[in-house]
Amino acid sequence: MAVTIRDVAKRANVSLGTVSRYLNGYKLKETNRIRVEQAIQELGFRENFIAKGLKNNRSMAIGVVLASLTDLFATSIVTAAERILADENYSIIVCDFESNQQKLEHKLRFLKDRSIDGLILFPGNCTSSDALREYLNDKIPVVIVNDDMPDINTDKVTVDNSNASFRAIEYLIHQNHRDIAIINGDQNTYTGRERYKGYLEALTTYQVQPREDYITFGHFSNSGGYEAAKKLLALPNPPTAIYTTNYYMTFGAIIAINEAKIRIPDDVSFIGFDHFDLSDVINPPLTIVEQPRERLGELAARTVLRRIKGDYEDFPLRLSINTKMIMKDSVRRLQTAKDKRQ
Amino acid sequence: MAVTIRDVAKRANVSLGTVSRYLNGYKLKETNRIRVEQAIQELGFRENFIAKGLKNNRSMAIGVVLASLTDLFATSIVTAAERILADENYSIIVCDFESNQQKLEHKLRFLKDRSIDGLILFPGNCTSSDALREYLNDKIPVVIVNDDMPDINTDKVTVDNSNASFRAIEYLIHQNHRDIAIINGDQNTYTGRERYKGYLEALTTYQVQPREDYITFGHFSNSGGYEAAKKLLALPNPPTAIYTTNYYMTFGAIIAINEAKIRIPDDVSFIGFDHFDLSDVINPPLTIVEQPRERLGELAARTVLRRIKGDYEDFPLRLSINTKMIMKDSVRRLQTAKDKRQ
DNA sequence: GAACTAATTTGAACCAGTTCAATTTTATAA
DNA sequence: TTATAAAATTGAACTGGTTCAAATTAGTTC
Repeated sequence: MAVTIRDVAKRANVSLGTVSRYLNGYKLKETNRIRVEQAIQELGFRENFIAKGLKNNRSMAIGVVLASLTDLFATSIVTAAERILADENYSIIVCDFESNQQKLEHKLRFLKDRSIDGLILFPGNCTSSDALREYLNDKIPVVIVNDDMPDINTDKVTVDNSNASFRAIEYLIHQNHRDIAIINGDQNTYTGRERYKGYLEALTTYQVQPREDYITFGHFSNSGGYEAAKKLLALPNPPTAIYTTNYYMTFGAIIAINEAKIRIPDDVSFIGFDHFDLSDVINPPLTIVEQPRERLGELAARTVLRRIKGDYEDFPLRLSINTKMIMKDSVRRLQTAKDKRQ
Repeated sequence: MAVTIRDVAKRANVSLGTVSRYLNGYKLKETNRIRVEQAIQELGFRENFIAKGLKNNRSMAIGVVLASLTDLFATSIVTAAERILADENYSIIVCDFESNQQKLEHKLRFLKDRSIDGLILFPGNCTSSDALREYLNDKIPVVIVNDDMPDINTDKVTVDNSNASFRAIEYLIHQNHRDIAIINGDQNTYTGRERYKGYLEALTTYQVQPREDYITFGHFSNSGGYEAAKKLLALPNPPTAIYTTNYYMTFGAIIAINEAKIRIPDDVSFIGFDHFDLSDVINPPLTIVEQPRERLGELAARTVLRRIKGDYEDFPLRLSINTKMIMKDSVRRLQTAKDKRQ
């Protein structure tokens, strides 16, 4: 059996209470401190998180629940969150619910049974959950990432999805584009709806009539973007600009555009979503909406940690971090009649 | 405080030992069974995994350690593994070590302190680890995925990396290609080396002289593939076929090829690696080497579970699952002089 | 219904920590 | 040196399960 705090106490000739106090950062008499440290060293003592958790009713684990472990956006947020959490000695227990409401419930209960101290949730296309309400009842901190869940009253961190679209489209309009197509993702997700909303708002604001054939929908996936782009490019009056609303769709669309031998930005201007390595490396580098994934992950982690510590100031937090437009070379400024006259 | 088995025992008018036996699947007298079940129901009892773990010295958690949470290959394996593990009531604690040896050691200790019952490790470019040896000493099951780690004697599951390359190149040769380029990944990874090895072996077997300018190296990333492909296409004598050794590289290369307005398979034949949605959707659908990611994940999970249960038959397992070539339309059969004569 | 066996049940002790009232030690003042 | 206050230490009791020797109950046979 492993070395316990009792063994350390015996070796150091102090009581187990003293060792416990040492481990929890209380001050000991100098001589005792040294003896305890030495005993720990000599015996190779490591504290047992499970025993600790039993009495403290804490597991030092945070649940992370996401629709898919293969979603780059979510996993890069989780990566950032994990850095912060591990620093504070919290582990993350990850569950994938495969975009399935029932599985979500199951996983939430699964994690609750494991006494997780907090939860970071990416609900994706799930908008409600009974199990989640149990968390709130039991005062287990929950942070929801990039989603709304209107009837769940807890901390939420997102990006300014609709505003991001608005600014992207506004920018295209300022470059004199009017035939602006959007490749939308799933409208049963919060981000899908918001990004679409911003598009419509921008058009309305600048009195551009939305055209149905320029508004496409698909999965938030490579193939979703590819198919949508193909459809747009095949239109009798193809758009002068295409805006994609997700990373995967962006690259699906780029492939379709390249295949069609259509040049960016000469034949079509393009604004993509999310900043990953390929965005810069392809030719021309894409103008994109960059999501602050790292900050989002950090914020989510810091928020759960604060709640765990009992700091409920500013609860419920509703923070939307600004995206940033990165201007590269995929948008062409169109000439207007007026431009030409000059 | 939560409901404990003592509360259940009191309510059901049996001893706590009886409740415990019920929970662990032992047979009770019918009347007692019913009363216990009723009490559990009425009180809403849920067992406490932490308390359970303390006595059993088990955490019901499996550690998953990978270089990056944003690597699609690893995360899709983890997804499959999680399905199996969660079914058996095991949770997975995920740690990302950012391809950093020191962090790897740290994370392995971090997980060990949390008494994980088993470990699934994707070592990536790390070839050795002291902390890992501690696992073996302490008889904590470790399964290594898609890597070698020659001095770590434990279960290993991989795909037939070198053979996969061999067959891909062999196929190209049978289609009369001789100018076959390879886009290699990091040679400090096992997969990187093996896939390169298979390429060389195939050329040697068929007495094709390897050409240095057709052998490129890069990161296992979109940009790695993109840059390498650009270089290849810019050669004075570009290859007639390109073989990429990883999913990200495949799509980086495809983008470069499309940008260069080079047609697949007319101008260049192409074999990619790994089967994801885009492989089929682009035009033409790519001939690729498909890795059995799902089976790999399941096998890894099943193997840890077996070891945890004490089944050490066939230890250490060294299993290499076969990849499969999926023939689509990205490879053209070249005409030989002989073909033409006929 | 006594004697015996088999099947169940009981509950104290245990897992490795934390906690806190009681005790001991140390420091300070008179 | 002693009295007193402050600081540090002690260890039994506790967390919520499991385990197993001992006790009880049920079932069988004569």
